[in-house]
Amino acid sequence: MSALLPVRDTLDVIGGKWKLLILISVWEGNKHFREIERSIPKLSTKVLSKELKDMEENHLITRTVLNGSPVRTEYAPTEHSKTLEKVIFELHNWGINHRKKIFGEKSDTVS
Amino acid sequence: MSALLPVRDTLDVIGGKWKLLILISVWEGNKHFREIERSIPKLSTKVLSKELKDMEENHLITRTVLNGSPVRTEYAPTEHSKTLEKVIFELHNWGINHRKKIFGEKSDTVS
DNA sequence: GTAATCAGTTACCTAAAGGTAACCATCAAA
DNA sequence: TTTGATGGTTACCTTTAGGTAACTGATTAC
Repeated sequence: MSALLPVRDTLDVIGGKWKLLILISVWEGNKHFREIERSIPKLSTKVLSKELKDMEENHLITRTVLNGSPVRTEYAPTEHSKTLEKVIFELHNWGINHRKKIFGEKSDTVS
Repeated sequence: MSALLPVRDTLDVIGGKWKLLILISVWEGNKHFREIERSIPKLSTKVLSKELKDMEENHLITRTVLNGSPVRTEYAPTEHSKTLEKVIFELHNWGINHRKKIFGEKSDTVS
C-alpha cells in the first residue's frame, strides 16, 4: 500500500512541533522574522529559520527581501497554504471526537 | 493558539513511520501478530509490539488473547478506527494536489 | 532431540528532531 | 560609544523515534 505516499507527503509538510504554529502566525498577519519569532513562545531562531525554509520550499509561504538599511524580510502566506485549512479542520475535528472516545466512553469493539 | 491541541492529538495517533501501515494491515483482515508483521516489509517485531500497544490505548484496535497451546492473540479494528478514513482521505487528497503544485506549476503568491 | 511455530521482551545502537547559546553584519537611537 | 533592533548562522548537546539481534517459554511436527 504505497497509496500512502501522498498521505506521507502531507504529514511531512504539516508535521513536527512548529510548522502549524508558524503557518498560523503568518496567516494572522505576522510578516517579519522577529515578529513571527516573538509570536510563538519557546520557538528558537534556529528552528524558525529552518522551518521557514522548509515551508518556502513547500510553497506555503513566500519570502521577500526588502533592500533597506537594517535588511527587512517579509513572509507571506500563499494561496496554496489556504488549501490546508480543510485538512486542518478535519484533523481538529477528529482530535475532538477522539478525546471524547478515549476519556468519555468505554466500549466500541468491531464485529 | 492551543486550538491546535486536538490537531496534535490526531497527528500523534496516526503519525510516525508505521501506524497507518499497521492500521491498514488490520483493516485488510490480518489478525495475528506474525501475520501483521509479515504483511509489512521492514517492520520489526519490537516496533510492531510498541505500535500495537499505542493503537490499543487509542482504541484503534482491540487485542484478544485466545487461551490455547502456543498462545494466539487476535487484533481487530474498532469502529472508532473507521472514523479515521475521512481524515486519511483528506490527507491523501491534499498530498496529491500538493505534488502537482510543487512539481507541476510555478506561481501562486498571495496578495 | 532438533527445528520451527506462536507472541512477544530485552539490551544496545543509530539517526533525526529539536534545544541552547554564542556569534555575524548593519543600522538607529541614547 | 554602547545598547538594541534588524535577520539570521554556527557549533554543540539532548531527546525521541526507530533499527538490530539475541533471547524467552510453550507447543507441534520431524
